[in-house]
Amino acid sequence: MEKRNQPERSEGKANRPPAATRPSGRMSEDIALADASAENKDSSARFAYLLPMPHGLSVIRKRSDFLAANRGLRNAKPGFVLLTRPNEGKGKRYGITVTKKVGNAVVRNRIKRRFRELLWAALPEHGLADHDHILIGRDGSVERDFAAMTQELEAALSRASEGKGDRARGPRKRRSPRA
RNA sequence: CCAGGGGGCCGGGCAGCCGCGGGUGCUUGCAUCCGAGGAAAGUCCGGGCUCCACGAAACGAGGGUGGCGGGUAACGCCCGCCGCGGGCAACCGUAGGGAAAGUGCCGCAGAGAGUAGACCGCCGAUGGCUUCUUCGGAAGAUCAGGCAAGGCUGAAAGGGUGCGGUAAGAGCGCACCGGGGUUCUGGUAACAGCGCCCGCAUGGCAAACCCCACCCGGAGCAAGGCCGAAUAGGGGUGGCGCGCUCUCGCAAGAGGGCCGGGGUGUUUCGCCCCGAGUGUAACAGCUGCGACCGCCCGGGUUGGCUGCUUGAGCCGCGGAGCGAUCCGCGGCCCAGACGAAUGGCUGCCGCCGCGGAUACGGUCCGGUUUCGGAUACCGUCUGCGGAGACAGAACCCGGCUUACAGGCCCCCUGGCAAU
RNA sequence: UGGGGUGUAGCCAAGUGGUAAGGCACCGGUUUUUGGUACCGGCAUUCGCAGGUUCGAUCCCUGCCACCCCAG
Repeated sequence: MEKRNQPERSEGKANRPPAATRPSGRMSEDIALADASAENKDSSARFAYLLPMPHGLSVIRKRSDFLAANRGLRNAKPGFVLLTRPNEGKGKRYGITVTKKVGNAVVRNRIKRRFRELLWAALPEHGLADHDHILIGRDGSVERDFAAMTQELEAALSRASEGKGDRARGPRKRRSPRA
């Protein structure tokens, strides 16, 4: 079974990249660059959710961004499918999609946790700058060995950085076959 | 020991490295504390909370509940008891009000299915018929007629069994059982018991319509509240403005040009609309419209904060009660996320299976304070392999239902054996 | 979160208290030289699952399961 450990904060924080500053709610100075139009502090607080996370990453939250990533590069591996797409200077962002088809809530949440662990480890070093990265869970995502998936993710990222991908899937087919 | 019944509980533990969400503290990047479940699930009931409606109402519609008593904030839940059914028993199941308020249904089969009926059958005492006659009557058939015991059909045939009775029969009479009514007794009650009365035609279905009693206003934390930049737009109000000119005409008015504003449209070119009405001698006043200016108000995109976790709370002790539960005292703080926090890696122990070692403990045999022997069945040690369920808080509680590897504890019943 | 609907043969489906229509498909046969057509016959016992009510349940009631749709 999994071990539930108390984290050792003192060492953990020492290993953190120095550039990663933690967002603490009301800090307005850090995010001034994120939203140039917001001069005063009251308004800037409303955009705190756009702050980068400790790894220099941020999370994709809008459905339209997920749909847009479908038109980017697609790299399928046994444990996941990786979508990558440039996002016009919004930094390295990631998102996770696991559909109900894969399993119940326990399985889906577990897949999301393992994917986050993978992304936090891989993206700061191998991630594509100013790209959205989306991992899609599939049937093998729970049982797949973690070390194997780590290598697969790095391989998929390097392929994506070379501009290569698997056959694009295109938009989902609707009834009207208009182009 | 075997078989079975009921209830309760756990549902991995410890540790290391790298990480995640939240609270608190300050020295703002550290410290410290906390961080999923018994079902968090299904969303089937009941509440809290918030807003809306309202007359703290009644009636109706619609829906729900349905033995009695109790518990509770409330319930369709729980506890106790009663009736009925099942089981040798422990115990289990039970939507369990009303069928002489009404309507409806009871297919097929069958004579007959709800105001019973007469196919086979039984009888034919009585009246008639035939034969015989010792003239008293007897026998026979069954025309009239009587009967519903037996057969048959069915889930169900209008109380059952037995005896008497009769021509044959029948609650026709009797006994017991069943049913209905009722006095009394016990019980808060459902109901139970005893006695008495009634020979007792009047089925089933209300999870068919329905009747009766009781309960229910609606919506849901995406409820609701606060904040909210610039630009654009909405409403109110005050100020300001509602034009110049030419032609025709007494005037009202009509037309053209210019100016301003708005709309349309492919830039130009163009097209459309507006630039007031009433009133007065003229102003004023009143009504209306409009660009602009001032002030005020409200809505709102993206979003932030709040609601948001201290609660019908948990633990312990004592008390009341058969129990559900309640009361008192003491202690504790125990998730608050929002594309959504528990993950990645590793070690040891524990669980299951197989194999090996050991006579140390249990077990068995002999002798009997201490001992000797047998045995790998159990323990012990050890190696390898395996299993590790169901399942993830989303405003919060009380229930119900459903899912669940493996394991633990308590009580009870029946049987066998021994004492 | 709230509301609604469906589940009957391989497929589409009717039936709504009395043992389950019909069509397509499939199988067998006849007709035809063969194929098609046509004709005849066959093809549902868990009517999604489990209980209950009833003499009797696809139908009524309760609880589950799966799928679909709508609103925010």
